[in-house]
Amino acid sequence: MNSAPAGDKARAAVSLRRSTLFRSLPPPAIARLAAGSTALNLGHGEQLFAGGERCAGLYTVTSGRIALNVSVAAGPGKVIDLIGPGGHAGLAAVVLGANHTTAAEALTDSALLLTPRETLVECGADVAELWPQLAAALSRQVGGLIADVAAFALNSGRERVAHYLLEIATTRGSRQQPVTLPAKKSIIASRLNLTPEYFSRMLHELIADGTIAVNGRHITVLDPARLRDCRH
Amino acid sequence: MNSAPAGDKARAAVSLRRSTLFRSLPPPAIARLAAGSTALNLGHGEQLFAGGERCAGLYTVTSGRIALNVSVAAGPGKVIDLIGPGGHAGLAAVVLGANHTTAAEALTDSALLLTPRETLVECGADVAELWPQLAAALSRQVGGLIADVAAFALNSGRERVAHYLLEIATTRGSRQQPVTLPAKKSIIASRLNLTPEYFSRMLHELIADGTIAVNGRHITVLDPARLRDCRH
DNA sequence: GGGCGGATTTGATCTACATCAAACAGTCCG
DNA sequence: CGGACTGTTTGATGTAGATCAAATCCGCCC
Repeated sequence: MNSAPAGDKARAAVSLRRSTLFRSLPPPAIARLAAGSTALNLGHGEQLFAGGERCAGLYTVTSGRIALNVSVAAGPGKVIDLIGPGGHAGLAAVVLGANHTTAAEALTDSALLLTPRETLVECGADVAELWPQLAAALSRQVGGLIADVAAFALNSGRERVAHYLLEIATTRGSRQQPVTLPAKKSIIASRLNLTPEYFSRMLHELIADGTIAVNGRHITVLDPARLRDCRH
Repeated sequence: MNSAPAGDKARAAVSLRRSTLFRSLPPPAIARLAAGSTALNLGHGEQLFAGGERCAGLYTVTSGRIALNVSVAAGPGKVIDLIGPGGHAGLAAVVLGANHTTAAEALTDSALLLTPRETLVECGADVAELWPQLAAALSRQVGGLIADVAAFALNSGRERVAHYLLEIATTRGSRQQPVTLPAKKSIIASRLNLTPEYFSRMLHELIADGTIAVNGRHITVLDPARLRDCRH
């Protein structure tokens, strides 16, 4: 079925070892998960799964970028999260053995690993650390979602933009170097619960302030302090 | 330390068996968790834990009602969820061994069980079903939060009110009987990301429609169909 | 029952953000 | 090099829902 299965599995193991979920598992467990996983590639704009669709397993992003959306009948939908290398999609659905509640689409050409529920369950029966890791990842997701709910309810659009820029500036880029937005601005806007137009305006207010500089998707944070205590 | 420990533990076991998380665990596992848990009571308005506080363990609500809030510095905060008997608080924090990200306060006199992390971990090492159940509960929480985020972003205030009423009418009350709001209206309003004033207006629009009838906290759904396809 | 304090309602007004529409880049491709 | 897109910006205008303030209701305690 595969011309170089051994090499594929080795590459899969590397991807899994680099992922946030499986990082700390013992190598044999990783090898076992890798053995049960299959690699797949998505082109820019292709859909990984749709909302309501049966969950095939856990997706681990090797490279590229995936957007998780919720789309209500007839409407533009809203971006829940952006997932890069090392991240995962469909965890809650695999754990429950339920259908996906969100849709996922590739924002760039992407490489993923699909680990079926069965493989996870079998491995979880033998490897004591697996379930706690799954639970920890879900707990982190809960924390992130609560932070989002709080931000959407309690902070203004400008605050959300400022906080987001600060976040990507600290996690990605080092000192004062320009950081790159992980997707086009309209996607980021949706992620922050803003229209593209309003997001653009907020960005330009911050430029006028001298707080940031923008060049396409590249953003330089000039005054982190001001960005931090950006109220209303 | 306790005048009737055996009876207390038996009562604790009953509470745990009735909780959504532990429902399906084998009786010995429940007994073990009960043995490691302590009961506590909160009066109306008392705080269970504050945001940022060290997590003492998992709280299981035996009776009463608990509100989970996020409060940003100097502001009214926002209600994330309302937890009734059989529900839990602090799950994500226990799993991560991290501090609470939300605050919890009793809306009525309440009885809870506190199960320390240690007890859960020990029990999880022996009882194969425990970790999967924890993960399942977290996954359900993720699903709920995603639904909330989607609703806040995509639905109007009126839609959120209609959907919420429909939800409590189907889970609680039977046929056409009045259902009771689980907390005072200003709390429900916050849960739905609305001001009390606007929530009141939406309710009265639905009354004017003949869709519902309201008597204090008691609400009768007169026309479920209209409530269901309540757009803008 | 009668008053007291918190909860809800009602009304008037304001504003953050959305919407619509048009101008303006980039970038890809022939 | 010149369209033809797709994505971003800018401007003008609209509105859902917030805010502030006052009236009213309701449960509770004396």
